[in-house]
Amino acid sequence: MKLLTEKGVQATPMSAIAKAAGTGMGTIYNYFATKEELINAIYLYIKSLEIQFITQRTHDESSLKIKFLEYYKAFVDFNIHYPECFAFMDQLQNSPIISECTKDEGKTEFLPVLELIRKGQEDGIIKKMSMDAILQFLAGTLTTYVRWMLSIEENDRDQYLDQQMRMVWDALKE
Amino acid sequence: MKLLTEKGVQATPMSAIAKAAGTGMGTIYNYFATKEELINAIYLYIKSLEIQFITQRTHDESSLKIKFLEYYKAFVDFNIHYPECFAFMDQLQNSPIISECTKDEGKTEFLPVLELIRKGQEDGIIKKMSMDAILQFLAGTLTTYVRWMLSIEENDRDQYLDQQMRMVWDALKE
Amino acid sequence: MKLLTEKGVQATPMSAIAKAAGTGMGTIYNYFATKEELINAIYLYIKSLEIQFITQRTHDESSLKIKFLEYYKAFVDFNIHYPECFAFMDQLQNSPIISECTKDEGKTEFLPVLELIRKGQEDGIIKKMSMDAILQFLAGTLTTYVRWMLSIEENDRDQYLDQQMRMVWDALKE
Amino acid sequence: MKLLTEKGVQATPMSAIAKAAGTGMGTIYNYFATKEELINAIYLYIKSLEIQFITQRTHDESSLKIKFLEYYKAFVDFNIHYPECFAFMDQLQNSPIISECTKDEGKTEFLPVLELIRKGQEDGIIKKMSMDAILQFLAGTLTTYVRWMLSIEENDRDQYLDQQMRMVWDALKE
DNA sequence: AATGAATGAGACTTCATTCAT
DNA sequence: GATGAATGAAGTCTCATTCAT
Repeated sequence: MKLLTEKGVQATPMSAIAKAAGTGMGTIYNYFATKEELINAIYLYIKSLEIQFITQRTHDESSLKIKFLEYYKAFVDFNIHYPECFAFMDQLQNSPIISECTKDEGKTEFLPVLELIRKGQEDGIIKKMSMDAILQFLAGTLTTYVRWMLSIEENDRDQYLDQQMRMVWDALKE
Repeated sequence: MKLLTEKGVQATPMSAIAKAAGTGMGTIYNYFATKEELINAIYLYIKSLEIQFITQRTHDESSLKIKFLEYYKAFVDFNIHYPECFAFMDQLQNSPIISECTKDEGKTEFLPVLELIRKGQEDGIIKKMSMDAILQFLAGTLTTYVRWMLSIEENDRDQYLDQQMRMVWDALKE
Repeated sequence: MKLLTEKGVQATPMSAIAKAAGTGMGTIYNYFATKEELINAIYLYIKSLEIQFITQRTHDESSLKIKFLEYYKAFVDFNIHYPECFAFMDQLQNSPIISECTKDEGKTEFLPVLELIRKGQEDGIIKKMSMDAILQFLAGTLTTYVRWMLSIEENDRDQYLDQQMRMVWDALKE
Repeated sequence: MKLLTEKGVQATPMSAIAKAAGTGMGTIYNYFATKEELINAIYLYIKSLEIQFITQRTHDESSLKIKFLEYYKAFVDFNIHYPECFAFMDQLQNSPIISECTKDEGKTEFLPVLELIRKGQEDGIIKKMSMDAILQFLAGTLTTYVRWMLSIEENDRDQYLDQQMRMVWDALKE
């Protein structure tokens, strides 16, 4: 993951990956038929890591708004916590290397958020827009926010989260 | 541009570009020293197209909110109008192929928007957050929105723009 | 043998051979030091099969001509009966994979035929040519004849054997 | 051709072929998409050489028998004259590398011989067997004869040709 | 004795770039 | 200035062989 994101997929030969992994090239090919398959597997691995992380970081809370922002924060935290994962996703999310099939598999993690938003819409708290409209909006804000955070000093980051969450919530709330 | 985005940068040989351009490979190299330089030039060309498009589509209007949304809409329209440009940018924006220098050059187009936001903040219309926070937020919403629009039928697109702009404005407004 | 001839030696990995043989790769290497050695062993195995087959199919007969043609027919029958053996031999006979040593070992099977021809020459029945000339001639006719037979429908084969043997005998007889 | 036959197809990397040809590997790939295609092209090139050679070496003669033997001799001569061509054909004739399509293209050279044999059958000079039976028979004798000739000293060769042609003709003649 | 995961040399092929025409 | 054939470094992937289990 590190090599792939630092140098770019194209600029990372399998030999370099094998070396970094402390193994032979052939060994990798025993587990992943092609470089592409390896990359797709990393994609799904990150997604599973993310699900695990999100699940641990979110708890049932009284208010729906607080629950929602907890989720948002958890996504942010995961990506800032594992910047290599973020960099990997950022570069490959929309690349043709990641198969549609893999992307679909990766979407399951959003189910709880989806449910939360639906509830908020029913209760008249969240704007009654199509789910796609809301999800893509959230994803967009998240990606650029994390990218920005990772580009600045670690110490300077905390001050921006509240602002960001305020914007996100204002955008969504009825 | 078309080839580069459809097949991916790596999967597009210079020979294919030359063929599609109806010229010889050598001729391209007379104008661009490397493939990378060509790609950076396309990047800047798209940016210049965008500036031109935005300038044409925006007029002085009474209300700052309307002016702002006009800009937002213009950005959206440009990308939907030139999906190849969007695809190119979407794929290469964060790639190491585009040099920092090129990226900086490309940023000038945002100056009018920047100015507009500053004005809005002074007037107490827009949240008093750091400019970076706002710009990255806007960029994020824009990218995913356009990507979404391009993924659905052309006829279905119109209905979503107002929703999107409402979310964006709610996020920004004081 | 089947794999080796169907796919070609190069396109048949040892792993595939092991799988088809219902054993592990390591086990094969306990018996044959290299892939080449395995192939040479198969070569000799086929030759031994052939000798056995020929011996069973030929009996002492009164006339030398009949004896000779019985041999010829036995060779033909063996190869048509075991088309995989023929395919193996046909492909590898002249390949550098089969060592000279192995080829020499394989020649012993021709001794009875050789003896028969010598007798025929003494008796003035067979042309008094060098033994090599005759043997290579016979081998040539045999190979292409079997290859042809295997390329046509099984039912159509019988009609050609007599013609073939007539040509062969006419060629040899004084 | 030389490398391919001396070392075997598998043991001859394209890099070695390029080196021997005094060119770069890439250059070869500008003309032949794959190694296989190169080998098929060599096959057809040899066939064309052979046709040219045969045509030059054969003339209209009075007797059909003489005409026929002239053809046979021409085939023999070609292969002995260009032993590398023979070695190439001998090794690859029945290999799956040579496509059926290529083999078909290569068969045209036999047309004149075919015509000659048909004439001989009409005139009651040649056995009335199926053309396939005769052609495969001839091909078989030819291949092994040439292989034998090439395995012995050049000076010793002449003595055997008449014997061989006598056998071939006796086999065919009514 | 049997096994098969691990290995890395080496195969084929691609393609950015050059340069003689 | 335009061209595209030539080039070879470098990439992906295969597979004969080993050896710890």
